[in-house]
Amino acid sequence: MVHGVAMVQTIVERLREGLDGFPATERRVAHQLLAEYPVAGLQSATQLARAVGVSAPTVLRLVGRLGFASYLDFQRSLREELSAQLSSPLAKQPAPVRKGRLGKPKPAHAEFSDAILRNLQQTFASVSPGEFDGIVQLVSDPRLRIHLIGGRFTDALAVYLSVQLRILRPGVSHMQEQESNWRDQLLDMGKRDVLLIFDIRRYQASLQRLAHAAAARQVRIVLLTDQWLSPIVRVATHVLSARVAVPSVWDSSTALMALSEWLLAEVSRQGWDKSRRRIEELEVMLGGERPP
Amino acid sequence: MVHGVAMVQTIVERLREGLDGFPATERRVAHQLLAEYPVAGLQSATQLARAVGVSAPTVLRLVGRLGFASYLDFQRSLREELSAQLSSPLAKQPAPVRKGRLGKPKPAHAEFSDAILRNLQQTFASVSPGEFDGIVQLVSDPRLRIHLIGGRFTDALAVYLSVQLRILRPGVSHMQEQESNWRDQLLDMGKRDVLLIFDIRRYQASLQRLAHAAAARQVRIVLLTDQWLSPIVRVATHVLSARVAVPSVWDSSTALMALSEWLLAEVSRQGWDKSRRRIEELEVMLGGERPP
DNA sequence: ACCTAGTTGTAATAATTATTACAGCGGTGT
DNA sequence: ACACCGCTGTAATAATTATTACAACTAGGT
Repeated sequence: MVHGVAMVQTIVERLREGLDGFPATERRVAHQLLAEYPVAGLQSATQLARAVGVSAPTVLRLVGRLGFASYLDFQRSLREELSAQLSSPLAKQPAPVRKGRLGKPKPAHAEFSDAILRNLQQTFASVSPGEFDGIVQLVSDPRLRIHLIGGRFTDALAVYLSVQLRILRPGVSHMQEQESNWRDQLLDMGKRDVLLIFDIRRYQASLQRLAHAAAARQVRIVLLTDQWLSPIVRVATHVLSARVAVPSVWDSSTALMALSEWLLAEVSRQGWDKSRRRIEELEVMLGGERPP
Repeated sequence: MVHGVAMVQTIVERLREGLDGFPATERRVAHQLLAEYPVAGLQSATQLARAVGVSAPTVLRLVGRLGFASYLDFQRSLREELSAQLSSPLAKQPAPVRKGRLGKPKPAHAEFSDAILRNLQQTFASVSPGEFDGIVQLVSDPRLRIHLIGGRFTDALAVYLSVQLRILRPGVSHMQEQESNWRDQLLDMGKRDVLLIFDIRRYQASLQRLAHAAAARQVRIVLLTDQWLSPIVRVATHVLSARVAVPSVWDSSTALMALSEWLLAEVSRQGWDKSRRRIEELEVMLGGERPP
């Protein structure tokens, strides 16, 4: 869901469609609107009228005919369309050329963001559709229980994913990082359980122990790791790898998060009717806090 | 445009460049202008002011500072830029209507990753170096205490950031999401505290309450939000906004995570010698698990 | 502690704009 | 030829908006 606006028809469409039916003068306005779209409609009605050589009321009558309650209504719709259109293609922002400004610590800017972008690109490019689909199926299956856990840093991702997954489906739990804590949870696990593990360098031995123990119990293991692959691959049934290298003290988990969100998007698409009902119930329960 | 208007500098450039020099309130307006560019500037000054929570004259003072003779002048320039930008690269049609649902679930692939990539690109492009630097300074200052918190989903980010920040410097704490829990923490907070909040749609009222309470105690507030800006901007001393829209049930926090990691990278660069010693000590303490 | 410069909101004013009512105009059909 | 209907501009009104002046407040500097 991008914008909540239920737009039955775009303004251009309405203009094109009605063109022949419009009276002559109003048609001149419509033409200008189309020719100089959308800028022409963003100025005041008076200015627009003057530009085309008609009276202001003519402009207003046209927008009324298009189905708008007022000129301001019309402009608001125009802006919304524009904003939707601009956010889709990345044409915008003529790439702020960054030049040396008396030796500031500036170069880091491009350096870091470039690395992140490259990572994401390569990560997405390297995902095998089949592998990904398999994971989506697994995670979408309501008969299975999903357990999530991550390493020192990546456990935040496990939390992030579990919080949202829990809304989409039942049987989702986040495992405690403490080794002593998951011992008992492990006892109850079997064929109908899925363990989703985040593990990037430096790979944690405790996670590996967990993975092995789970594998021994027939638990299916989904591994999200870095490009060098955690040793857990050996017992994993599904693996997704992400690029993590950036100019920083630590590796970046951004690409992993992107994969997680993609997974969420697909899972929710998969069982949409079921998820939807769950979401609605939750909304009601929570009393849905709304922005002012 | 046919007008002989010599445009020495694009409006985005002027906004970016000046950002650091602007007074706090005007900077909020500038932020909105950049985040929702160019649509934000196409509404009336009064509406824009209301949207950001400042007075109309503040908006006008900003455009005056940017070198425009009047608000209408400013809008005219905006429209001209927009028209130039729209006419050159793509005469693209309104919206790529996606049909054919019987086929494979493949189109989603490019769709999702493209959106994520675009978001990151735009997010990084829209960060003002000065603003970012200010946050780095704040978070690097060892005399201050840093408290982090996030919303329903984004709290995982707060955790992620805090876990790593805690390694770099002392005085880092993650606040509990429960409102009752942070009440007492708030009592001890004052001028020497920094509250870093993640808040994206749908903005949580509880976070807003926290922010206001903290602001009343002179706590400096760093806000990481989406392009539509959480209402917390009004009490925030520093703001970073990220693009979050993706074709999914929920918004994406990936760009926010990228910003967080960038922040971490810079903070560690900043006080490298201090951080380094801390890291080494920790490594020893933990007995550093190593890959095989 | 005082002064100064700079920032911000409030309130009043001025300008612009949208909107409405009305009257003229031209074509069409009877 | 007449009446009717839809189109159009003019002029008046209402609403909104930009703009200005002013006063309260803040922070920095001496």
